[in-house]
Amino acid sequence: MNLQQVARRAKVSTATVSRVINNASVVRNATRTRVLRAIEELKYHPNLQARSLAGGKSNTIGVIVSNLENPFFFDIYKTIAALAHEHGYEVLIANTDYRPEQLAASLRLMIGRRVDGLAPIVSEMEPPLIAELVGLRIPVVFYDVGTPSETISSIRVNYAGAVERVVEHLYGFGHRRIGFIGHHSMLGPLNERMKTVLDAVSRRPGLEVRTAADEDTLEGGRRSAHALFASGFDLTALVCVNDLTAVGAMRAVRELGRCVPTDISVTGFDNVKLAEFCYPALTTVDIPRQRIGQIMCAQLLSARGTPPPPGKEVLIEPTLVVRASTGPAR
Amino acid sequence: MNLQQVARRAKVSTATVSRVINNASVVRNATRTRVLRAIEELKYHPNLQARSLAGGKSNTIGVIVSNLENPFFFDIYKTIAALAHEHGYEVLIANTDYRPEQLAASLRLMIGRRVDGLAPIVSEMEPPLIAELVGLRIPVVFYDVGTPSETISSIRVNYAGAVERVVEHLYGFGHRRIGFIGHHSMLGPLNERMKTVLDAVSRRPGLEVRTAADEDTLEGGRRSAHALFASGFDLTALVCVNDLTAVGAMRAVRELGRCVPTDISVTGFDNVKLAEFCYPALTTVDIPRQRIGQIMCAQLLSARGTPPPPGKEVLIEPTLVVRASTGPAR
DNA sequence: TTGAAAGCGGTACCAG
DNA sequence: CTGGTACCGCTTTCAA
Repeated sequence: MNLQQVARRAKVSTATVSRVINNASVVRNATRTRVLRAIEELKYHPNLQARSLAGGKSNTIGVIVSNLENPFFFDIYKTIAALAHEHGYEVLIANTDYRPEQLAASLRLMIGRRVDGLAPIVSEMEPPLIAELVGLRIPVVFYDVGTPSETISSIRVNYAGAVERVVEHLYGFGHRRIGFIGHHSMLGPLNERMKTVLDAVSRRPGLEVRTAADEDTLEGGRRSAHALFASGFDLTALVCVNDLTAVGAMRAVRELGRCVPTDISVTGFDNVKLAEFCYPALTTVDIPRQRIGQIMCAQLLSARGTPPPPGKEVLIEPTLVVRASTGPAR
Repeated sequence: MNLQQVARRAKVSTATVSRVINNASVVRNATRTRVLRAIEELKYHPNLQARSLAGGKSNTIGVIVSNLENPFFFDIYKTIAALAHEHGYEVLIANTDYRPEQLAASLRLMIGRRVDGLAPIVSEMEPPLIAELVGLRIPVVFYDVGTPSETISSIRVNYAGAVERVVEHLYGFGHRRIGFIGHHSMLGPLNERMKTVLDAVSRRPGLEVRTAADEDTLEGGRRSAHALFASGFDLTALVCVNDLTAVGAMRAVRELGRCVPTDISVTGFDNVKLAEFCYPALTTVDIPRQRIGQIMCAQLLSARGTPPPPGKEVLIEPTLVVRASTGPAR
């Protein structure tokens, strides 16, 4: 089923069929009807690959995330997808599972598919890959890395500030021994986020911290918490890298017959919907995912004809949300 | 950056570059090296659209789900994606949000992209659309609809049996007034799943049921539960269409100052990971999502060269998993 | 082992 | 308004 066959059946040229499909220029009504009928009868579906090859535009943007299963990433993706559709774009989504090779592969795939814009929202973005993307001629918006240029934008979240507030909150409650739960991609010794925690801790007298890391899943949070408890460190609070791991950690606390927050306080990060629905509801840090998605789209989607806006850097300031999972140290 | 430019730089023909890239046929080593260097220097990325246009194969399969945010769908997708990658396929994922128009659009998109196989895992699949897909020349595997043929497969889950077991479990605990929480796509008066519940209920003397439906989200489950309670129906158990809505319903119960399971028993469906991590842990029905994904892949991915297997129908038998969210009626 | 050239299925410009 | 046709970038015979 291709243009040719439709053209033959409707007794017109392929050019005319193309015009009807894209309702570009004017086609006599009778002709249009004939063509439409032919399309219908042949169950013709335009080959989009051929179309974007010929047209030089794919009308597609690419989104790459570390873990689509984590609502944090999913919510951003969802916002982007909705906005993109409104603007007539399709979106290709890829998942890296925090694996650098997988990220490289996804990047290659997206570039190969000639996406018109790219949003790699991953924590495993390394310098060489960033450099690669800078050379591209398409708009790219990074998350927490990269420096803005003509085609490059960057969204940065003030994690340090947020961690500071979380630690302050706990410190104020009298907690002095805190466990930090991360996930595997943070294992690098110089990890940015891990450092912010250590910094916040070192600034407060008498505060001790111990860390653990596992998968970015409910199960990962649970295992990390168990590891921390098993280490013999008598912690009174658990700071988790995100809400998913925090919910996992809370289960571990229950399994040990302890109680949140009377025995152990637990905090999350992101403020995903689940943070309100778990029990007890989670004290966490809100990161405005919808706004992040919107900003990304604004940088990626050039409203038909308009040249894309120049790259810029946007700073996001997260806010602490106090719920029921934190309280005074025992 | 295209084959031409690489060819020129390496002083060979485009045919040779193509050979190197796909390492098809034999290329002299010196030539190969020159080509590879040119590719490197030019940062050349093959245009995949052109490739599949020329090759007549996209090496891509399409997966369409109703709600990717629901781990039930996500887990199936994840399994399919992993298996597909192992076989050298890419997977395109689309989300319909239970909207028939969106399903139609996604289907068009996938067909337009010339996927080599298609798995529409959606509850809003309507007869006309099914008929459309049957005409396609590619393998399609349906979920809970469709009749097998040469290219069509169908996976069916014995919901009726599962619901029967859930109701029996509750009935045995002495529950006589049950609330059923569905989601919007079940609003059709003749809805299949809704009927299975009503059937199971009608078969037991003295058993009453009241239903409510909202979004397929945590929030939707919560709202449904509140609606049920507000109706004045003095229920002692809530049967939810899936785990996500069940967790939402449990929050509603808490908000009313009632307790699960002492005041109200709650059941879910699917047995997603969250069902073990919520509190109290959810009594639910396990649907083997991984197995479903595997079967789908087996029908969709023809191992290089091998013709795809003929379509068939597979029946899945879910099992009841009893946890802490159900107990004797008060 | 390599090159030339004919498609693959569209789009878009130029004539008519 | 409509048709003819030159690409878009790659794969794949067919010859050399």
